[in-house]
Amino acid sequence: MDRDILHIDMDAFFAAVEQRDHPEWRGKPVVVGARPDQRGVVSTCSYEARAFGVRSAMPSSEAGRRCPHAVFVPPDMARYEAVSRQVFAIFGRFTPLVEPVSVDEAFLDVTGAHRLFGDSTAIAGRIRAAIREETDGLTASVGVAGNKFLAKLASEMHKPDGLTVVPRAPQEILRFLEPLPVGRLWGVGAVTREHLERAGYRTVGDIQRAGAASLAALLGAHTAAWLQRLARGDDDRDVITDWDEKSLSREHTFAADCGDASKVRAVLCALTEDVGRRLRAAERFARTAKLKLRWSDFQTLTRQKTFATAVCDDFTLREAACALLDGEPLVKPVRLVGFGVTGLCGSRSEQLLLFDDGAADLHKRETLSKTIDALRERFGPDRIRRPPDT
DNA sequence: TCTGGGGTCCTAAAGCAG
DNA sequence: TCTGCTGCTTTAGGACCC
Repeated sequence: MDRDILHIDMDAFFAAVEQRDHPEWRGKPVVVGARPDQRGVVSTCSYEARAFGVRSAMPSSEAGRRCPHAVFVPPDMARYEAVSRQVFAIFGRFTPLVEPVSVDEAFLDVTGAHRLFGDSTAIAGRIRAAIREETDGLTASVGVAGNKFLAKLASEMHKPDGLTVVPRAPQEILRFLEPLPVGRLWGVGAVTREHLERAGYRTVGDIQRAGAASLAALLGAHTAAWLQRLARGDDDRDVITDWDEKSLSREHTFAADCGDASKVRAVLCALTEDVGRRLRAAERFARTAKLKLRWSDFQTLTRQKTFATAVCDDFTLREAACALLDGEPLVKPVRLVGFGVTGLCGSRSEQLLLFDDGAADLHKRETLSKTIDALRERFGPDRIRRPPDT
């Protein structure tokens, strides 16, 4: 079934917001992310910075070497999210079928919007104009196509401030895809691309022509079939407007690798509390707790523990986190420590524990955690502190 | 010399139960 | 009682995305 999908992507979003709000930075290279003397990477950079070879996900130290005179700005997510809400409100005026991909990107299904707003190209034009007008000059690039994959490919083709329409005839779609490098297929990252290229598959056209069996031998039947469908421009994924988060996590990279177990533990406890607070704010419970450690040599390990019943209180989460940490001797200095929860559900299934002492105990812990949340909300996060090891 | 932080999804191995 | 087989769950790791 043919649908009409737009993929809308704000251009260099974080950097563009910074340049909008700081006129003195307009026309200059702006890098949003860690400072060049810090551990961290580039989140987004302006097109002026890209001219010097600066890219997203590049270590900030490298960005500093390539473009020493760039303005380095720490991300201000609250401000970007405010702008994002403005932009998404514009989307909502044209269709209720909006799938957020990230703070600066979305899919829109406009199949049912033509009678009111014209054809897909006209709708794309109206949305781009509204964004520019209502956000004080920010620009977006839009791809228009019959499915999500093609729309996303298209939005990247004429960045920034571009509008690309993918033809609908199957033969034209094949021709459109044929010359693109395999890395443009959704799900093909550095590792898979390397595999494919070593086997002689360099372009999407090579994947179109590949034998199903030889591709399956390389990638597994499931991935091979999926890639071959994408290579032909075939993608039946729906635009999904609401989906539940499946996990929550926080991590922290030490400015210098840390060999002090008590310091690692203290950071872990703070991360645990933050995850717990977000879990309760979302009115969710978690079945599984997960510890993440990255050593100074960048080797990473994870350890997890599944609870008998889903929980949301800081005490249980902290106990689990510390027990997992205690199970791992700190053989090397720690670069990063992280904590997360998975197996999220909307309510704890209490039947099992109804007549158990544990149920009353969990309730007490939850109530206390929620009380602390409320106090912190009212008096500030630093006014209520739990001493370590309680 | 470097390599963030927040996610999703997949796979493989191991343990367990029928 | 032993052994496969199958299917489910948990665990650990890794690829990928923005």
